Amino acid sequence: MPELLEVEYYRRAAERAVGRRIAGVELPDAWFARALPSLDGLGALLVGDRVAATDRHGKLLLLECGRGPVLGLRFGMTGRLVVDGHAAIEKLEYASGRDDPAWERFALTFDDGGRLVVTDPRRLGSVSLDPDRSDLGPDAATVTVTELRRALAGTTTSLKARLLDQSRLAGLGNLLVDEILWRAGLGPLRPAGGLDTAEVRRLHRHLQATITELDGRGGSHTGDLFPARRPGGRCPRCDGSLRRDRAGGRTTVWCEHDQR
DNA sequence: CCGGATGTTCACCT
DNA sequence: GAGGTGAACATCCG
Repeated sequence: MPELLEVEYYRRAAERAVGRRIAGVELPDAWFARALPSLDGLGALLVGDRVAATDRHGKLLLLECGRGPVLGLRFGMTGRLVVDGHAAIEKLEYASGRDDPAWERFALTFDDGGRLVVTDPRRLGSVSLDPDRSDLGPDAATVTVTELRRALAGTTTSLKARLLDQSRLAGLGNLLVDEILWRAGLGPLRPAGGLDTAEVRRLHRHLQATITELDGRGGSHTGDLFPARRPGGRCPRCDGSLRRDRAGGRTTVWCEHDQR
């Protein structure tokens, strides 16, 4: 489920772990550890250490430990974070098996008996150690208009594909991009480098406002366009029929009348 | 039964 | 090199 907003909710939940001592590491699924150089030593590195701080860069959640190692958590499409039995987000898509222990892919146990658990039915997420952040663009929640202009400049690839490119701008996923472009009135198939200065400013303004507003509402799926994301859906603004295209490899819903 | 799904990575084309 | 496409990962949902 996560885009930047959901991972930010996870980060806030992970704040509960700050200051607590790690008593054990559970990594029952070797596939989930594919971003780790090796499983050996992970426990020795972390057990006895304390979680010192949390951070987030795009969709990457970071747990900084006192002795220096930084745990990187990626959640793919269906990863969730549960701390001490409390899910950071209660409403989710796989409700039937939400507590299925078989979906637990990674856990830290604390010496007070609590646990920080990543569950992920589809196993598209991963755990890494000291993740390389140099391949991530500026975080979308704090990107400046200058940085945004730079992220879009000099390419003929579509606006949609460029905004999804985590190496150019980190944090936006399929739902947020469609919502932001719809609000900004910009066509997703336009060349990213073709926006003029006023359009980039407009995009930046709607990007910021959308992130702030949907953060308050409860996540990426609370956008105004979201209910219309189905075949036959109509534009909430003009009631025109919405288009469905592939852009950036993802289903893209947009209004040809309002987005130019 | 089939296609699609809030993501990432890689092989393979053009 | 840039950009696009499709597959893979695994499970649930309509």
